[in-house]
Amino acid sequence: MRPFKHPAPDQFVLERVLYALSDPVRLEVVQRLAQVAEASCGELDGGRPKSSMSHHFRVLRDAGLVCTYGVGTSHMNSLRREEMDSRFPGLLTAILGNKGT
Amino acid sequence: MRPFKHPAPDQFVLERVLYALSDPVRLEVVQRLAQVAEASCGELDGGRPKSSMSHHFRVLRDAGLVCTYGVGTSHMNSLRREEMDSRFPGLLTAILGNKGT
DNA sequence: TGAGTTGTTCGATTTTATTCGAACAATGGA
DNA sequence: TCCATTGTTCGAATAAAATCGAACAACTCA
Repeated sequence: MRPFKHPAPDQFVLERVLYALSDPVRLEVVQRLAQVAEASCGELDGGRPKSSMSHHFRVLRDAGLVCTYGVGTSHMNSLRREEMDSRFPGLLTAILGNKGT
Repeated sequence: MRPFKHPAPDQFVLERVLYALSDPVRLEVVQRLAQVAEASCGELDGGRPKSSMSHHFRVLRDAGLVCTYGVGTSHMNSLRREEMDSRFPGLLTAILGNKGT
């Protein structure tokens, strides 16, 4: 399985990150990933079509918010919190409404 | 001059705020307003058509980011920083502290 | 190898946003 | 009052995103 392309932190673009998180579906995915550390695509679709979710995951990946890697037949996703924090300190914390870093 | 409608902080919607700031033009306006306290629309257009800017100001207003009031023939805009901070603590600070590279 | 699972990619449709000229409204000054 | 200034609103064209079915690809397991 060919790995997905993930941008490096210095390639993160603020506008792109904000745009990715401005969609309710994607924001929900990120909020859930902030709690579970990692989850498959299937666990994160809200009963939505797989093709739609695949699109949303790609937007999140391209923005640098999410890391996706294949595990067996499924794809696991995790929040790139440290990298996002290093590039945009405090941003994810503010958006996720968390108290810790 | 009829005043514009400005949402109360408890009506701010995170997705809407993020969306408003995901546009380069609007983000630039907010970044400049963070430095000058207030400015007219004309001072903030980058030579762009007034009708386009009027649209962007409306998006920023509706999201709760900006307050607009008439002064003479011009409209003054200011960042609603305290109110945004009260609703989404740390968000504006995080966004304004990172201009992107 | 063949079937079942998971998710991607493609393609088309629908929806939503951006852009900007032109007309309009409000204001202040001569 | 007339005129210049400032910005809004309208309307249409353009551009960009979201949606989702269908076909495809990668993997596991029997």
